[in-house]
Amino acid sequence: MDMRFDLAQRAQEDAAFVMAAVPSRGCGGQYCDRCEVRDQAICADLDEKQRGALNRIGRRVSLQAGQTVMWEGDSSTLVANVIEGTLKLSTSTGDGREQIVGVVYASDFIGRPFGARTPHSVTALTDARLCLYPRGAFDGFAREHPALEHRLLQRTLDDLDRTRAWMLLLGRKNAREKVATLLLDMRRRLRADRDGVIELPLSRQQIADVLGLTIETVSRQIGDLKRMGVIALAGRRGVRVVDEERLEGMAEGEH
Amino acid sequence: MDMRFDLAQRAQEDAAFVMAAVPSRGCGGQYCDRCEVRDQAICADLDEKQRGALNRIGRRVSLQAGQTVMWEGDSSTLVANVIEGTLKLSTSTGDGREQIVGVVYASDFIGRPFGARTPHSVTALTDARLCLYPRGAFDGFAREHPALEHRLLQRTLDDLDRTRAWMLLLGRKNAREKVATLLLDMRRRLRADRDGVIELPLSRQQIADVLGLTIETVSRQIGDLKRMGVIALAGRRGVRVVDEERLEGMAEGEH
DNA sequence: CGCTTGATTGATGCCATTCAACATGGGTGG
DNA sequence: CCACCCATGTTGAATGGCATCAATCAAGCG
Repeated sequence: MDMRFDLAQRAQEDAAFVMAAVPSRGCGGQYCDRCEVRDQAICADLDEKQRGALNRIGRRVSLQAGQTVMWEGDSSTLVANVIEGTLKLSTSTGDGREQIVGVVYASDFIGRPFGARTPHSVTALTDARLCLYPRGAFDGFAREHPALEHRLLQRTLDDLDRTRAWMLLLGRKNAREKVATLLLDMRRRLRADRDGVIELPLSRQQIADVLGLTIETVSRQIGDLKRMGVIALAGRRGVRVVDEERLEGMAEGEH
Repeated sequence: MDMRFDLAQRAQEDAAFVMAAVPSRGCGGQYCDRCEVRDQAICADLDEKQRGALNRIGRRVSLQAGQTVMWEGDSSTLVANVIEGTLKLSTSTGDGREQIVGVVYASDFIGRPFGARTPHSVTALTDARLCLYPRGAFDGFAREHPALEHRLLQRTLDDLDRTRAWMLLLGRKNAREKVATLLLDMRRRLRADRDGVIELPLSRQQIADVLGLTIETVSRQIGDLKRMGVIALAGRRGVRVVDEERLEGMAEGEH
């Protein structure tokens, strides 16, 4: 309980920091032109003039790993594009059990437009940079720009598909299948280095929170996969998939 | 295995039936005016003329309980509004374990616009009526009518919120909490009769498929809740919530 | 070096599953 | 109307997978 309080305390300070770090004036206009994610983010289909207008209501902020940007249940006051970094979306039961309901990467959109409450917390897993918009201004802009709303719709539909696919994992897969599925998913989304090693953006506890398992079970499953020669480990976060085919079999239940 | 094949067989026939049942010409124009869900469905914000145009590309079809309209993984060729009835959205693992990823009611929207594949199957739980649109025509109409896209976006955002909340249940709640949560959810969405009894649209097996449990566990939990006097049963599908407060406590983990 | 944090490993117990038998009740045909 | 049937649901006993509790290990850091 004390620990929970400390976390909440620290997080409040984080949120205050985020607000304080907000510069008083937009991305500064020049940012969009050299934005790393401008062709993937929801603003991609806007023309130069429209992007300039959106620019004026947006602000860049930096986050440190561990900082929380939005809190489950709070009134929804901010939305943002992720410029760089990885963040988690999470919800908790009253007694503190946590479930990670999504992991977002660069060019993804976060926050809840067109709604009163933020349905889940958003926390940076790595250092991150956001292009932040106040809700009122963003909602208004979106309603006036169907191209933006359309991209937002596409993105939301994709998110929904992926989320529903994850429900199958949570409801019906066992620990072995869950871990194998996650590793394959990460392999698809993250770029491997020249040795074929991918750097997991998640700690063991966070993997457990994504999969609906405990940290010990995750650790055992990963250990088993290593012993079987299906994967190889490189430090705490590094993983190399040695036998992709077998790993795929395991993700589907062939043990 | 034989049974699974039979089901698949029957379902193919169902799909054929759905297509065959499609009349050659729209809802007939007059349908929208007296549509039961026109104020709740995504067409609500269209004016009369626009609704007429949408009408021309839509077709009413009736479904019998058990019929499947769309198949997981098939190319997405249809979308629809639910006029009446309850349907389930489901996915399965290769070896036949099923997870219900959503339950939809009258005025809800089904199908996958703006995407190649249908990510989950859609099956009628009760007899149902749909207002069915071919994908190409619907996508085109939506893109030309931001008001429609906006409502679709709102709906999709709501779906995503609800789906993510359900992930917490699947990943972190135990059987008691799962069943209690579902009963409360049903109580909220379904209208009770004058005795306070709600008719569940789901069989025990389907409840199990929603909650990621087995049918036996569901049966035991419901039995326990009855013995504790928290709920009362009326036939196989009827449930009356006797002690709502206690049931809410159980949904959150206070046993 | 001691301390902290994150990960692994081990021992034990519990809850949900599994396998099985049995009950119920809605529908049908004699 | 009743006997029968089959699908659906309930109950029981045994198993096992994952959680829990706890100790140990490894790595980073002041």
